[in-house]
Amino acid sequence: MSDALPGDAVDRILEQWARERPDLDVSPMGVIGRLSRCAALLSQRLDGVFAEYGLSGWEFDVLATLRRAGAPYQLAPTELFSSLMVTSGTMTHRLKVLESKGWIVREASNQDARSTLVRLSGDGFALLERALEGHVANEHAILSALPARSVDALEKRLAELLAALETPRG
Amino acid sequence: MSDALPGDAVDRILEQWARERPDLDVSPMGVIGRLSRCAALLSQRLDGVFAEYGLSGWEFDVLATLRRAGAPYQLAPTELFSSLMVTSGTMTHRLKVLESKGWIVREASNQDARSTLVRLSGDGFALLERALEGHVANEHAILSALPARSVDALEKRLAELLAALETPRG
DNA sequence: AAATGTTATCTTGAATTCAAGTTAATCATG
DNA sequence: CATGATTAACTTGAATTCAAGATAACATTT
Repeated sequence: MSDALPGDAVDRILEQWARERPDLDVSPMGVIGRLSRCAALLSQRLDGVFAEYGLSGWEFDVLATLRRAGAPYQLAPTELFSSLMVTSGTMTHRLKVLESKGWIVREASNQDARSTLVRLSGDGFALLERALEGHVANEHAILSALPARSVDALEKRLAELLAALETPRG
Repeated sequence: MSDALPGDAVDRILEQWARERPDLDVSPMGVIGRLSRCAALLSQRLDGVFAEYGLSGWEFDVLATLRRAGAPYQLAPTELFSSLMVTSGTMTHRLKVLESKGWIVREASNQDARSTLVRLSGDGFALLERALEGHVANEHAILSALPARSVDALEKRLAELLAALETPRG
C-alpha cells in the first residue's frame, strides 16, 4: 500500500478514462503512454548533453551513423535516411547544414553518378568522438537510476516489442 | 544458435560500435535505442488509425485530453499544454486549427479574465468518441503480438524508468 | 541500342514546433 | 491602493520535417 497514491502522469490519465469510460479497457494506454513519455523525456535529456558540444540531436545522429560505419566514414544519402527513418528531403536539408558547418564533405560516387557520397570531415570526426563520450556517459548516468536487472528486463521486453513492430503487418 | 544472426536494427548498431569503439561500453544504447525506435514505430501505427477518422495525432491528443477531463469537457490552454508537454505557442496554434474545424469552442473564464477556456463542441465530442474506440482497438491489436505477461513486465519496467525520468535531477 | 521502368537525390510548399518576446490581468506586499 | 512580481495567452520568426513532384542516371528487356 505504498504505491497507490502518488503515481505518475500516465496513472492520472488512466484514472480519468476509468471514470469517464468505464466500459473501455484502456489498459494498453498504460504501456504505450509510458513508452511515449519515456521517449520524450529521454530525448530531452540526451539533447542537453548534445548541446554541450554545440550539436542538436539530429546532427549527432547523422555524424554518429557515419562514424560507426567505419573508415572511410562514408555513406550514400539513401543509406543515411534509411537508417535514420527520415525522408530523402529531410536528409537533403540535414546534409546541407552539416556541410555548411564543415563536419561533412561530399564527393561523387565512382559507382553511381546519381549518388554523391557523404564523408565525415576531420573536424566532424573529432567533434563526434568527443560528443560520443559525453553521450555514452550521459546514457549510463540516466540508466543508473534503475537496478541493472530492471534495465536488462526492460531491454528484453523492448526487443520483443520492436521485433513485433518491425514485422510487416502485426 | 537461432538468435545470433537476425537481430533488429539496434543490434546492428551495437555491432558497429563494438567494432569501431571496443573501448566504450555502449550497452545503454541498446535500451535507449530500442525505446526510441519503438516510440517512433508506435506513433506511426497510431497515426494510421487517427487518419481513418480525419485526425492527426496531435488533434486526437488535444480532443482526448478535453474528453477525459469529464463534463463540461473544458480546460484552460495552460492545463492543455502542460499535460501535453508542448509550449504555449504550440497550443495557441493547435487551438486555432481545432476551432476552425469546429471541434472546440472558446469562452471567457469567469474566474480569470486572462484565460479563455476551451471546450469540446458537440461535433468534437462525437468525433472523439468514435476515434477513441478505433484507437483503443488499435492499441490492443498492436500489443496482442506479445504475451500478456511480457506486456505487464514491460509496463512495470517503463513505470520505473518514467519515475526516474520525471524526478528532477537523476 | 531504344524503350520502359526503377532508383537516387533534390526541390518546393506546407505543416508543426519551439524560443523569445509581448500584452494584459492577477497576486502579493508594503 | 500602489508597486513589483508573476501568470496566461498570444505573436513572431526561425528550425525541422514531410509529401509530392522533378530530374537525372541506372537497369532491364526487347
